[in-house]
Parts: sequence; structure tokens; C-alpha cells
Amino acid sequence: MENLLFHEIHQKSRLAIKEVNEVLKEYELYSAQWSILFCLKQFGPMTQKEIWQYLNVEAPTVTRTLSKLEESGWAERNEGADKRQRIVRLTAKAESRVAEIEERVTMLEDDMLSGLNEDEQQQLMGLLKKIQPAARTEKDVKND
Amino acid sequence: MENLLFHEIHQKSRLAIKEVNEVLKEYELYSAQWSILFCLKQFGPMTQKEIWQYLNVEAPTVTRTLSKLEESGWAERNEGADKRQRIVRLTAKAESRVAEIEERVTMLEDDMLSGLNEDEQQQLMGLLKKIQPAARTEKDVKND
DNA sequence: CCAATACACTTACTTAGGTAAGTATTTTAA
DNA sequence: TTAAAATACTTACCTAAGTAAGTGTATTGG
Repeated sequence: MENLLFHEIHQKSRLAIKEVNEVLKEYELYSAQWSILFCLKQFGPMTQKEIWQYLNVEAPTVTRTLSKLEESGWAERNEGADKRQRIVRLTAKAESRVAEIEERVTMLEDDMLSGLNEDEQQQLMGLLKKIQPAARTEKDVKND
Repeated sequence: MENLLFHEIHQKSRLAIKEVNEVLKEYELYSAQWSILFCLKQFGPMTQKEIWQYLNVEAPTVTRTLSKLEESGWAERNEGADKRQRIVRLTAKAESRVAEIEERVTMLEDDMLSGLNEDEQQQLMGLLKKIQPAARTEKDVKND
């Protein structure tokens, strides 16, 4: 990728994940697992579809990550009224630890962003949001 | 990750890769493969270490991606004077196609950045560069 | 009513990247 | 001079995420 902007974005994305994993190691968690726990903490019990829509990933990604969270006792899945759905919730173990983890992760993120003041962080967010999917040609649309 | 900045960076990173892959599909290439071809185009033949240092990834990542580039006939590896090293270069096939691919990828990236003017792109780059690894405590350093 | 369609989730396979440990070569130091 | 340490790369195993296809349940239209 020759536009250095995308290169830089990619680097920082990998850096952030690496650093977050370093903090999460203590809890035997990984960044993608944490993103789901955080989601559940914010919104309460929800379906897998609601999770992958919020996180903007594909359904199989959530299926896989939830399997591990279930194995390790952080989340549980129960049948919904609609039997196709699985309602996901935090376990008691998770409920008791999530706040502490959140604090640790927030501190890390603040640290990584300590070179930017509040205004610059806002600016950065605003600029990132302006990056958009490529305009699609007639041909692309047909191939959908 | 609750600081939405990192969430956003992660999203845009994934978006860019997805879009680049869409363009590269036509050449039966993937984004990580392209990043190495681009590197070789810019700097000419180089060792694997030079590649992973430039791309800021780990050595095994380059080993793996080069194996595929070799299989598919885009790159070749030759023994160096230092027999531990492998000197990597573009094949004739690659030489003849890389310029065209670069043009296509650049057009895509310009498209994705069309919501930002030249100044804003500079700003965005500057702000991203201010994101840094977390400060490490005494204990962290000891554990290295 | 029930066949066709849509939907929620899963499975299988692929790229991408990280860590840890292994191999072969080169460099360094006693 | 040669044993120990460093270096370049590889292998094995893990997380993360995408696509395509499969399964079972719900909805809809004839």
C-alpha cells in the first residue's frame, strides 16, 4: 500500500491490539474477546447478530470468539424465543471482573494517546470518519 | 476497546484491506503480498530482514508471505554471500505488472480519501504518528 | 396449508499476524 | 583456534477476520 496513510493506520491498529493483549494477558483474554465482553457490559444480554452488527464484523467471527468465551467461563449463550437466535450474556465471573479490566484498558489507551490533547483526539476521530468505502462502478454493483 | 478512537482505527484498517483485496483479486494477489511486491519495487532486491524491518512485521510473517509469492511466481529468493540470508527479488512477471497494480491501488486509495483534502490528509498522518506505545513500568522492563 | 424463501447461526477453508522454539551459519571471545 | 553467542530464517501453534456453503427455524405467498 503506497499511500502512507493506510500503512500508518494499519501499523497503529496492530500496535493497539498488541498493547491491549499485553494488559489482557493477566486475565487470560484476547482483544477480540474483550471487545465482546465490553459490548455485553454496555448493552446487557443480546443476540449474536446484535453483537456482530455493533462490532461491524461478520457473523462467523462472533461465533468463534464466543465459543472461546464460553469455554473459559466469561459468557454464556441461551436459546431465545426465536429458536434460531442465541441470547448472549456475561457470567457472574465476568460481571465481577469487567469493570476492573475496563479501567486497565482505558488507562492503557489514555497512555497511548497522551501525545494528543482532547482537541487533537477529536480531530483525529473526525478525520478517520471521513475515510469511506470506494465508490463502486456499475460493473461492481452488478456483481453483487 | 472502549476508546472509540482505537475502534475506529481498527475499522478503517480492515476496510482498507478489504477494498485493496478487491482490486488485487484480479491479479490473484492479497494485500500482504502486495505490500512486499511494492517494497521490492521501491528498493530493488533485498533480504527478508530488510523487508520485515521496513514493513514493521515479524520475520515469520514475511517467510510465509514470500513462500506464496514464490509459488505464484511473483518473487524469487536466492542465497546471499552470507548463507543465512536469502536475497529476494521480483520475477520478470512481477516487473511487468507491478506498475499497473500500483496505479490501480493508488486510485482506490485516493478514492477512499476523497473526503479529505491534501491538508487534512497531512493532519491525519501527523495525528496518527503521535500515537505511541504505552510507557513501560520498571516491572515490564524487567520481564523482557 | 405448505412450499419457497428468508433468517440466525455454524462449519470449513483462507489470509494475516503474533510468539516460541528450532536450524544453520557467522561472529566473538577466551 | 574453537566453543559460545549472535544472527537469519523457518516451523509450529495461536488469535483474528473474511468468504462460501451448510443446518435448522421462522415467515410468507400461492
